[in-house]
Amino acid sequence: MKLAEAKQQFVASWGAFGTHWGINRTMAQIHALLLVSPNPLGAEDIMEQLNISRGNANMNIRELIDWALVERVIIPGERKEFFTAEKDIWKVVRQIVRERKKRELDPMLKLLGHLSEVEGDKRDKEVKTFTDAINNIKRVGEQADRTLETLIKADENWFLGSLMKIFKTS
Amino acid sequence: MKLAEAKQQFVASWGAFGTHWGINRTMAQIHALLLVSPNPLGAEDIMEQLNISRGNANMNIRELIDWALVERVIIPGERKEFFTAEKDIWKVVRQIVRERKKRELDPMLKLLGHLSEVEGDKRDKEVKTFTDAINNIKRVGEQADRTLETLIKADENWFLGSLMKIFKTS
DNA sequence: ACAAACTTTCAAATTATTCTGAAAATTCAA
DNA sequence: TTGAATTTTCAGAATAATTTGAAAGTTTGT
Repeated sequence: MKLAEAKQQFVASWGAFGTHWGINRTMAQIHALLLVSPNPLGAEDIMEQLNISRGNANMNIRELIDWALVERVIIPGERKEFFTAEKDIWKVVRQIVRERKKRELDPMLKLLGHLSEVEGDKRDKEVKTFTDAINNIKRVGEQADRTLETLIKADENWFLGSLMKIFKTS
Repeated sequence: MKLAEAKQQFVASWGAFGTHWGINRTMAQIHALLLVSPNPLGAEDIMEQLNISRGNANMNIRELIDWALVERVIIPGERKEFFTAEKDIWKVVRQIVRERKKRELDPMLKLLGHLSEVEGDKRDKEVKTFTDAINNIKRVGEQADRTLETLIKADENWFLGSLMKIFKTS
């Protein structure tokens, strides 16, 4: 397979993959494109390679910067901005986990805390089922919270080395 | 907070939560509703409580059954079908992980295997950057694959007990 | 201060997804 | 076998998300 074709396919697949995870297709495609580009790209390059408008490119690049997956690069002597993606995939994963935890898991746990304080007789089956469900979800959520927190703080070697061994031997 | 209100809020939030994870709002709401319902519900109940059409209810219930998160229940003496959700949240998590791994991670790893065989001179910076990126993603993906596989097979006590200790002390 | 180069914004258009509701199909008791 | 109860299907409607492109805004060299 030729490089151009492989790149094409990777960008397309990464885009499709993203849509299953609540990430907009173009954003994922820009990220993919930057991941496999040795040099920083300008907005023009991105627009051209993905066939998207200036506004679309701008908006999604900013979103990627907001997620800290992409950063602006100033190239001396050039007027315009360039963009580059973090190439260390473990950093990328940790960054995504960190952001999604903050944006989604934390608020959810807060809500569950509220909901577990529903008033009512616990001998009422309706009430019991509700509080049981909420408390179970809360427990699992809190466990996920701790696990993800550890993952976020873990460095690559620790994760690839120790965790793997731990999982394998248990 | 009253039960009815709390239920309401839980169903709504679970629905919103789902949309961030590529799950359609109604499907997540039906799941939430069944999670907090002590008894199996009929299609009518679901339609009524969520204010949705028969077609919508039917489609999303079937999707939930397809994911093995909900199952049909036959109540003796009743003509129509009832539905109930798995209440053990760890089972639910494992089931979701199992399905998404099968539907998304496995195909992605297969594709990455293909793409890593791109032809070209490795001293070409373009080629090197591409294969490096693909191989890095592949490695991380394979690690995730192993970890998730272990999680799928793990029983609740093992996960809540050992893993937590392991993470805490490392 | 000027103006060319570049970036950002956002209303409107496009595209994708979800939902409805009525008709068709199926099931089942009698 | 019949027909009432129930489920399924799916074309079109409604809604939501994404994208465009041109105008407004900003930056920078002279």
